Amino acid sequence: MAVGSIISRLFQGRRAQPMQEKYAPAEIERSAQLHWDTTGAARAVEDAGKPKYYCLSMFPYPSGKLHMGHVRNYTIGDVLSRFHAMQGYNVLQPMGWDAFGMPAENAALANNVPPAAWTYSNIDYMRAQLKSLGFAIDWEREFATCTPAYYRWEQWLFTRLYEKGLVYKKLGSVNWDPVDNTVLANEQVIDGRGWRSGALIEKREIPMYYMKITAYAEELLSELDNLPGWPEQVRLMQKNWIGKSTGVRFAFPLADGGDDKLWVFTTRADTVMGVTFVAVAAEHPLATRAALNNRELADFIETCKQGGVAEADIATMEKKGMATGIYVTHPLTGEAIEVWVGNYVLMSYGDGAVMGVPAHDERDFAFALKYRLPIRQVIAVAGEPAFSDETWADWYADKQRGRLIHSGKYDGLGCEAAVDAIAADLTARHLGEKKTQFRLRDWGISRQRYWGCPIPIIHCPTCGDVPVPDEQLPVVLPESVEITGAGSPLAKMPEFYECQCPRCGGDARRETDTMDTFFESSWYFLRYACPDNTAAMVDERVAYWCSGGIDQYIGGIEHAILHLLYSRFFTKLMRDVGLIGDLGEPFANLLTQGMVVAPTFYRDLEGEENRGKKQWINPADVDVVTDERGRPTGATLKADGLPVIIGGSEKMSKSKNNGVDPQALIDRYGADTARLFIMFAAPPDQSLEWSDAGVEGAYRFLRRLWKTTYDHVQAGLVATQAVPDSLSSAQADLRRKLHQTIGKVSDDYGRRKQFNTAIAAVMELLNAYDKSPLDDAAGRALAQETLESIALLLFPIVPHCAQALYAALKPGLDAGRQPFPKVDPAALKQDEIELMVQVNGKLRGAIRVAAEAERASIEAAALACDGAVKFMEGKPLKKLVVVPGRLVNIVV
RNA sequence: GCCCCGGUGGCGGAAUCGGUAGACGCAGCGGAUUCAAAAUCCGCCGCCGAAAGGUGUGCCAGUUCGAGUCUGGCCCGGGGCACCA
Repeated sequence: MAVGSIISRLFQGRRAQPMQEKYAPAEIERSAQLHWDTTGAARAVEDAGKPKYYCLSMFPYPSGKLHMGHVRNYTIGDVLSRFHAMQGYNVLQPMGWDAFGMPAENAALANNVPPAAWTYSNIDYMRAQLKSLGFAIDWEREFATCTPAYYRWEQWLFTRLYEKGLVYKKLGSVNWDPVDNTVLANEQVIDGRGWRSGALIEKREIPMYYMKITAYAEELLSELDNLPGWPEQVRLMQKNWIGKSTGVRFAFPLADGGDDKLWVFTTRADTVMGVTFVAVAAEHPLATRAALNNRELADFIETCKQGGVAEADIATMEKKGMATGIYVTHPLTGEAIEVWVGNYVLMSYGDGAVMGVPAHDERDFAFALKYRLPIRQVIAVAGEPAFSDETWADWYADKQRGRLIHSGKYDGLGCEAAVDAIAADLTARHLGEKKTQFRLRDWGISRQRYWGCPIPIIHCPTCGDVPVPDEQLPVVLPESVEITGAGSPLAKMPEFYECQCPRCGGDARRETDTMDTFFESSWYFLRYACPDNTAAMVDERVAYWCSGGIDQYIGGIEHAILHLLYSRFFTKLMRDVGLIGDLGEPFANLLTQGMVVAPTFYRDLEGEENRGKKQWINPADVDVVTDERGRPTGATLKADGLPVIIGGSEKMSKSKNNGVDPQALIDRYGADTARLFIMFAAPPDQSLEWSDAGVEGAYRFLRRLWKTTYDHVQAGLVATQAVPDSLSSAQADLRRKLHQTIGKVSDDYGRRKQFNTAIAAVMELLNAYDKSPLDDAAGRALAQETLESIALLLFPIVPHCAQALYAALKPGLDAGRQPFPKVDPAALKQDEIELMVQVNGKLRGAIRVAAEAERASIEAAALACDGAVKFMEGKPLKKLVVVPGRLVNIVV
């Protein structure tokens, strides 16, 4: 006898007890989870005989405990996994830990716990929480990215890419805290100051390793068109991020002779004749050269380095500049053009220099007004008011209607023709050419932090940078370490960095920077296919689970650009290194879930030193006061009964003290209620408003469903199928509703991935069931059919409860192993349908007609109905619109 | 600042292809049951109006027989901006 069969008999024996009258979630959930564990229900085994369904949720950072966003994310994944398993797919739903990252170092600073110990204990706690939610996860594939068994393979890949030139070293800007002598993350820079020291932050250039993602820019862009399963908005965001633009890269020769040239890129070469200045970044070689004997300019360049490196800060700061005294020659007119240093020009974009055309670029216009630089109009649009060099008008940048003026031989040309003509002339003078440029920059992966994957490079005074040879991998991160918040801990550990050069054997120094933690999350989804392989990064099982892409990926919208782009990049890199075949895109279907938000409450703190500061109060400690219609009129603190201020809904966070701990919810109501409410409260891609009252409603529904099923079971199970012909008209209505609901729920789970409407449909069905006469034999059979179907329809969302309900209705059977209910087309037949009647687009009545009624008879019935007669007021008929199955619109 | 998304009753939301706006749930109100309460069950529930009816999907225009849905402009809220993950 097969093991599965023995277990199922044991299960049957254990389940033979009578159904409990009351819904008891704790007991039901314990028993169902034990059953799934012992039967290996969630184990995923490669099986060429079944279509595979790889359902992946973004793995969590082990921050301590689960938050509502996790519950939401993993419930969506579990619903899709369980639904597809019932549809006959071979499902893989894995889970792991994105375990490297800054919070572990912050915790070490705050609580004096080593990052490794903190991380592993968080993982243990969160794993237990995930298990208590009953997710059908194959736990045998679990891994944490902070273990050498995982990160050794990214070190290995790094050395391969280094040898291929896909990893290289160059200078990059970081936030430097001059007091703590350390590099800060963007989030650690608050209003231009270090979060701990309060020191003014400055930009500093340090050597870093870069991944050549720009070499894949074209492919990453064009492949977006092959992702019909992605939300349009995410594809658009990625497209804009990659930012392909065609333009002209050209040079201004330096006026003081020599062969030196200043290169710029522009998408508006039609305006080159309007250039009145050129601006370079503070780090540009020309700026450095000019500052050598210009004290004032040197000081200005220093001030440009104040503040952080985040693009949002740079884009919103005041635009400032200073002349360098250096002149370049206009490549077409020969005119002398002054070079300025601008704090808004970034060295990391293109050539670190931009041409200034104040008449036709809004930013240049403001800059020229501020520094009284010449403004030369070279584009005019017929019909627009005269050009003014006092105030900006959007038509100055109009590409479609503009014609060139004051541009010599180019006068009269449109934008496109002018770009072509000017590019051709620049090319003829060997001073430029048409070029495609990307906004996307190479990915800097060096981090001056401890809790990350060590970069496997050895710096040798004679051999230079040498990748760590395979036999010396992994470079293990020491787990016993002191975190001080000042400087990189690894750089203070000679036992880590002192080493021998693998090439010459001489004394050398190991790289002490670690990798960006996006590195781990860029390939973890491939490793789930073969987590036990100790001899290779990936193996042939990737081809089984990942061919055609991962079938469903689910995660927060906040990852729409970086994580998803890096993962797409890695899949192509690993293909080109020969590790995997051509999988195409890694994620065939993407669902981006919205955030979980909750109301906020606060009191203003008293005292001069606390001016403007707020004391945030947890929603659990507040009573909301409402008027007789339920409108909130105020709120009071439970502890003292005095008022607090209502602050509106915001993303659950520690800083606003508005987090709701899912554990309290699970402890009180059970996992199924938590899952049901979180899926019912909002569509998955929209933000979700937390509400305790709504949870109560979800719990009430499960209790009611339980009681309804219990009553039916008490009255005796029915083995026979409902016979359509023997049903009364009211019973036929219920059966139609049942099969409409089956169709609706299947479509919601499968195509629409919208679960709130699926739950609402089942609630409607249960309401209809309660109102239907089901006491005769035909009704009893229909009741059995309906309740069995409801248990299976809800199984993906509330699997513990549905498992128990189904077992009570079909003793010995396992809900999760049943096929998903199918629509019986015979049940959907309807003889008569209702059509709405409008007069001039306004609803005025309704008519009932035969389902197959001819247009002529529908028209006659509509014109004859009371509402139509009344509102037509005898006016002549102008037009008659009949929308089949919907409505009739009478236009008079 | 730039890119993307959203805005519908007291609240969360539904309306899937331009065709009955407010399904389903929460809150509220009225009733039944109960010694009482909890739980449960029944009914009402956008706004104005006695009713007839009018009006209503952030605001202003437009397209259409018909607009929550499409177009243009604006206001407000949220996500991302390359070292939070």
